[in-house]
Amino acid sequence: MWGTDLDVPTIPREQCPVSDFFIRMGDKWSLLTLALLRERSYRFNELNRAVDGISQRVLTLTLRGLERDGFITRTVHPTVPPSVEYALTELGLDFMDQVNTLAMWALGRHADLTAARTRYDHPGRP
Amino acid sequence: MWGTDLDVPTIPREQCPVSDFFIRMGDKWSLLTLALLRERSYRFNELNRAVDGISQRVLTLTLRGLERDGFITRTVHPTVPPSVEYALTELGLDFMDQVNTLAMWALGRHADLTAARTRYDHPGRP
DNA sequence: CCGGATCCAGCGGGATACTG
DNA sequence: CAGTATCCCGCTGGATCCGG
Repeated sequence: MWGTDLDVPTIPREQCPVSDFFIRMGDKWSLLTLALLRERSYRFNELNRAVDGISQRVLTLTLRGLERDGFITRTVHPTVPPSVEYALTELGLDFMDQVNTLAMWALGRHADLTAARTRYDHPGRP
Repeated sequence: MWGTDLDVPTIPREQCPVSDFFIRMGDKWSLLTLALLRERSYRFNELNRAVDGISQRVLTLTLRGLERDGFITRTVHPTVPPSVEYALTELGLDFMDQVNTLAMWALGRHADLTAARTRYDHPGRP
């Protein structure tokens, strides 16, 4: 990454064309939110309840970021009281497919990681 | 994710079998370090110079984490002065293959993201 | 109902100095 | 050379109150 394929990092990270996606991968709330929106569209407070443990402020920030990067759309319905609907875009869906592929791989490799971790934490042991 | 496939998050994140890998994906220094180690093994100060901008402390922490999770090996050569060699494991290599696959996809989608971002930052514009 | 504004605590991470 | 130890600061994220 950082260039085309296996390039050594030469570009500042902000200019790296793929880092935006990697940052999303590592972001806890983004993935949780997108996972929900993959099934159906949600309203704000719906998400606030469904995404367990998230604060109102952080949910707002997360949604803004996702909208800005084109992962989701934000539709305001001019009703009283107001209703805002969040939905996945095609890019967001494509992204989640990547996440899923990765998750499948990670699931198969999970045992190796925990084994290594146990070995590291308890040196000299069966 | 969070379960098998598209499950809604029910498990605490610490117990999610795949989150460890996703966190790595999002970690700046881990990816940079692993990218270097993919080509060849490195010594500590070599990495400290090659991974531009990283501090000694954070490099140490990063390497410890990667070693603990079985991505890299740490070999101490009992010479004077001491020499420590870091190298990629099979798991680490496999992981980097995933990273690469993802990077290829991200490269193709980069234009969509920046386009969305421009649209968001400059509303009402060609 | 959907947020924006504010205040505050925790900690990740940088800089520096010191050892085996 | 390869770290560990210490200090310190900025930013993230939680809680709360307020407004459209």
